[in-house]
Amino acid sequence: MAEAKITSQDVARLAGVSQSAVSRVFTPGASASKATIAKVRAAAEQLGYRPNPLARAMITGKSRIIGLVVAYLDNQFYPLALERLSNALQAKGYHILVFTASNSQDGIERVVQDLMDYQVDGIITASVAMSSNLTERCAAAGIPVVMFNRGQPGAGLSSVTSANVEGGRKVAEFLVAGGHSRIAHITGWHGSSTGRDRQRGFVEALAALEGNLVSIIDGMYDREVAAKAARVLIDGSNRPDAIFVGNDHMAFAVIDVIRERNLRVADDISVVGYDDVPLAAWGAYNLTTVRQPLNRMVDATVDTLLAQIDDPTRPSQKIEIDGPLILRTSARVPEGWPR
Amino acid sequence: MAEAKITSQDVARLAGVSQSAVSRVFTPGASASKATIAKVRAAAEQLGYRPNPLARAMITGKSRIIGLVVAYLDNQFYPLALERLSNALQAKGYHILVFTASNSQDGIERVVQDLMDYQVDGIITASVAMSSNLTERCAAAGIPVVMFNRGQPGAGLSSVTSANVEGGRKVAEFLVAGGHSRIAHITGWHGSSTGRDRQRGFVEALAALEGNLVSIIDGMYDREVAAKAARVLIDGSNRPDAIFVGNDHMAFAVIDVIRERNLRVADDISVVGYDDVPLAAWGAYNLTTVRQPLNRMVDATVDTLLAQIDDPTRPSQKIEIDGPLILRTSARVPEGWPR
DNA sequence: ACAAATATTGCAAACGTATGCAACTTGGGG
DNA sequence: CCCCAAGTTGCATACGTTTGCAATATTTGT
Repeated sequence: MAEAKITSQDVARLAGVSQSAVSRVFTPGASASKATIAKVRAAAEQLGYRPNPLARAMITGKSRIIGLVVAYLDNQFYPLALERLSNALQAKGYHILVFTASNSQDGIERVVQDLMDYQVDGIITASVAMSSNLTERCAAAGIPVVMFNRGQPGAGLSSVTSANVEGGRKVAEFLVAGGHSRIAHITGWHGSSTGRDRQRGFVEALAALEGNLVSIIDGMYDREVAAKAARVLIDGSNRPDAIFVGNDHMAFAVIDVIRERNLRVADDISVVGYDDVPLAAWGAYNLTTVRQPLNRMVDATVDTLLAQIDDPTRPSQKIEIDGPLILRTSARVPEGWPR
Repeated sequence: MAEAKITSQDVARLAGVSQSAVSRVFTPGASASKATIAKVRAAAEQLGYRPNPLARAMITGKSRIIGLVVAYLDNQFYPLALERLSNALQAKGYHILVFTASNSQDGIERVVQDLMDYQVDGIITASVAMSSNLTERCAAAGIPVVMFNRGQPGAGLSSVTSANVEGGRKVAEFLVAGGHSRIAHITGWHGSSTGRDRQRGFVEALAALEGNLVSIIDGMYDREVAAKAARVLIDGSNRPDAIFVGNDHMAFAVIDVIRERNLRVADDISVVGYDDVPLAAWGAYNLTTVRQPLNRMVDATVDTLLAQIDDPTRPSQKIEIDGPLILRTSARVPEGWPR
């Protein structure tokens, strides 16, 4: 019972109209009379016809495919983003073509080639820094790019992030108000704007409040690296009483290390993360953390991207979405602190 | 500096050959002389030509796109599978088009339509049960399907799972050997073969060993449902001293509940999961669990799918991959148990 | 060295759709 | 009742490839 391919020709024949007429009925912008539309719709229904997106892409140049470039999926934040992005885009008739890329120059290069080959209508990069070289290539090819949860300093790329500087500041204020006197920071990867911004907001606010910053170590967004950093901090001569960790994923490692050293989270060392992934709310960690409003970030990403696809001349924009500090039990909360 | 589209025509012109010659150079099966190949390669290199996959797909019917149908990504197992699958397929020149679908009949229906519209060469379903109706549709359309981490009883679909019956059996033997006398099981979703198989292996082995099975509750692979089930078990009159949980994701919830009730994991209640996601090894849970060998499952999935794409007449196969019980600290380990 | 077998090449026709253009309808205003 | 504008329709072409076929070039065997 192999169902043969149904083409617009077949529908045209059955409906007694030309192939163009069929095409026009299924093309949003085109015009057709009430009568034709009815006939074509009926015939199409009967035959089970659906326009072929690939053929359509060939002629229009629009594939209704969005390329999603992603590096690692072990940080829970990204799978969730992927799921939400896919849902949101699917609702608008787009689909996500996944490209996994290491952060290496070479990997990205190949990926961008593939992206352009598939004539994606737009690109979302998550957790991957695209070199400005490639940036320009995409711009030249007229492919809108929006960076999710990453920014890039000067370039003309759109990006959607949370308010990272502000977030870092909130954590600083919180920790100082909590009376912590030896504060450390295990940062996100220095190669990412997100990590740098959180650090900047944190460090500046700490300085302004005359907090005592004992140490800063790059955690590379990596669990093992963060764990090692935590061990160095804890075993060192000047053990911190609070650690701000660049994201939740690393913060969990830090908490594991604190317990492994038979210290008590919050009582001995306060830990604050960033992201508020679901796991942060689970009993085992109960992590105090800055929430990244995932849904709003996803919505903003989709809106921006589709707007740029719709109107390629539209200037790129950098969107920042503010997120609250979520109080849980991994960090001492100051007396009278608003909940 | 808008780089115009480079077509095979352009390359042909520059190389002084026909357009067909260019095509043949870039088509694996075709024949061309050393000389032409050299000329064409040079010209293509100079112009930066790359064949257009969409145009290619139109004529060959092969899009080199694999549809991945996935429901939820909050269970860490699936994002990792997605990452590995994408990498493996990318290495073979394929890419993953993501379709998110709820388990609802209606959602799947639309998704399958989309899949066929995009002329995907093959389909991988993860954590979604496709009704046999849709199964047939794909088969009729000649699209190979392989179900990842799910089976379907009679249908002619390929599937790759771990040895779930065997895995359930291993857990039963382990718990009985550990001297547990009130054993409960929070199962995976009954609508999934994976969940049913684990349960069957567990229950049968338990019966054979004359273990005391006090309760079975469907956890639906859902964290909240599992937590509620755990509370019922713990607060009930006949509190179990061991719980086998249908997957790690739910097991974490169970552990959280045990601690929330001020009981000790392993000492008061042993917990065993299934999957061995990375989180299971983290300090906060240290979950004893049956490992699903992700890499081997991914490899098998890719191999099976590509083989079927290559030769559509190839019969479907159901592959089961054995995985070991990983001993950690969430369950009492029997004296002299091999490590 | 010559015929036969084999490899290479170009031509042209697909694949399934969108769209400019010209021809044709329709409807309304005078 | 006629004319003109606006709305519909079909024809033909284009998108960038692959591939059957026939023609030509190259190799091989004797």
